[in-house]
Amino acid sequence: MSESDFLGELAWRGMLQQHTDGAGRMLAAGTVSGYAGFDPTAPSLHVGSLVPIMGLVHLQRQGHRPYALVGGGTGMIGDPSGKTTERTLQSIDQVMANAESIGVQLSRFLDFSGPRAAVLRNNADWLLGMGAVEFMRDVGKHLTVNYMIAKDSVKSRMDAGISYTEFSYMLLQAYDFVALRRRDGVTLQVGGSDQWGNMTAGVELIRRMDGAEAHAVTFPLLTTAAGAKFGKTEAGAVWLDADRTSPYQFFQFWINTDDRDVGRYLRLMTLLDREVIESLESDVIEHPERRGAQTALAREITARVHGHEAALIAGEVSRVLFGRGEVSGLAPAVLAALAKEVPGATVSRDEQLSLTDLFVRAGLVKSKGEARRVADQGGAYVNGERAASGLMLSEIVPLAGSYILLRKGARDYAMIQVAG
RNA sequence: GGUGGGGUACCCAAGCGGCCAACGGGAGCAGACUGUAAAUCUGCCGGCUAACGCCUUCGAAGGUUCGAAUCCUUCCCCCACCA
Repeated sequence: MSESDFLGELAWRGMLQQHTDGAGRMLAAGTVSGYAGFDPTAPSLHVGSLVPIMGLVHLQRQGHRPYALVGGGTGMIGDPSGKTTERTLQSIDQVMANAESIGVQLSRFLDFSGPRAAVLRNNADWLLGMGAVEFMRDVGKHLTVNYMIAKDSVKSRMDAGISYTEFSYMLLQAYDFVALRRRDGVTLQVGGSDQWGNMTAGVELIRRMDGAEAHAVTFPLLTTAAGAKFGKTEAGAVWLDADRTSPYQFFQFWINTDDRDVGRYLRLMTLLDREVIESLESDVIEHPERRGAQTALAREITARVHGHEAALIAGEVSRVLFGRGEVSGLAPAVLAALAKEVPGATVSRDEQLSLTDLFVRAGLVKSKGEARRVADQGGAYVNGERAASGLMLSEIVPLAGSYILLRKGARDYAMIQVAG
């Protein structure tokens, strides 16, 4: 058998873009240590990093040892790949802080126990201490400028200009591979297909410096059927950090996946079995209105990123906000999560407030006139029940003792918290 | 600097002494339909009021008039053409 289980798994998931010759042979021959690198350009990873993360997860599940490399050193330089202009340098403190928190995030995906325990590395450990002369003699001597300018990441910048700093980035990343092989025996690098040039430079450098064999495997870059950039919403990037993108918003991002994309995302970003995914895919075709595949996708990924408890709550909040959920009897934890997602206001129990006042207080409408209009048109809801404009605060029974969920129209919510 | 045209509600755009809170379109909101899609249909769309009605608004400030977005004066700002 020449095809390894790892590559086979990637292949049916549509996760295999290209790989160096012999990668399959090496993977089939025994336990391999492989790594993926992550840029500390922000204090959190976003959903765009999920594919390489899942690449490492599959690697570990198929009997190999995953290394997650945070680019604390390379982050000081900036990867020119896919960039049309020179990047601004980040401060050392910032890069280090980012590397730290990204490392924490990565550690949630991989198993750090057992014989093939995952390992976290930071290339600042070997790059920051390296001298310029040492670098040029030991590393730079092995690759020609001709080789480097032939790479797409450099070539595409030849017109607009590229600084020597970013030009050298490839060498640093290539050297990472060398360093990881020397200290940890890592012989495989995985990453997005935009990294192919840098990765093969590493393979080449290992061959020249150490005369050893190493391989590279790339994943396809994510696209959306609608042509939008993956991982972006009107609110900006979708982060893995709960403080930047709440579990509910994260859940919603996946729920809103286009029918045309959902099957691919299930393959790329969940560990669901092939049969399960295929049945979800046929469900999308036969019963698109059920949104079963989207729900499964959202549950799986949210649970993996934020934990099962948070995923359940996010699912509940989503169900309530989009009209299919019974409001009475919601758990306080769900109500609290809900309150964080919608605008709100606090009122005192004994205030003489009508429904129109509450809608104005909550910011759902601009004036009492508008509130009245909405209510008269049947668009005002209190705790899930259609309500008239004359309804008084004292007549409303708060949920869990203190929450009043207001809704205007189909999906505009606000939460009133009753104090006193 | 000269001449001509114009500034109307979120945007476009009618109105040119009372019937104007101001035609129409777009956007927005609500209802129906629907898959947390798209389209379609209906209603609403300055503020306060349960309502009669009251208040604020048509570049700004004054004025004429019983009454002004509409007429007059001054000012501010845009656009076009000519210097």
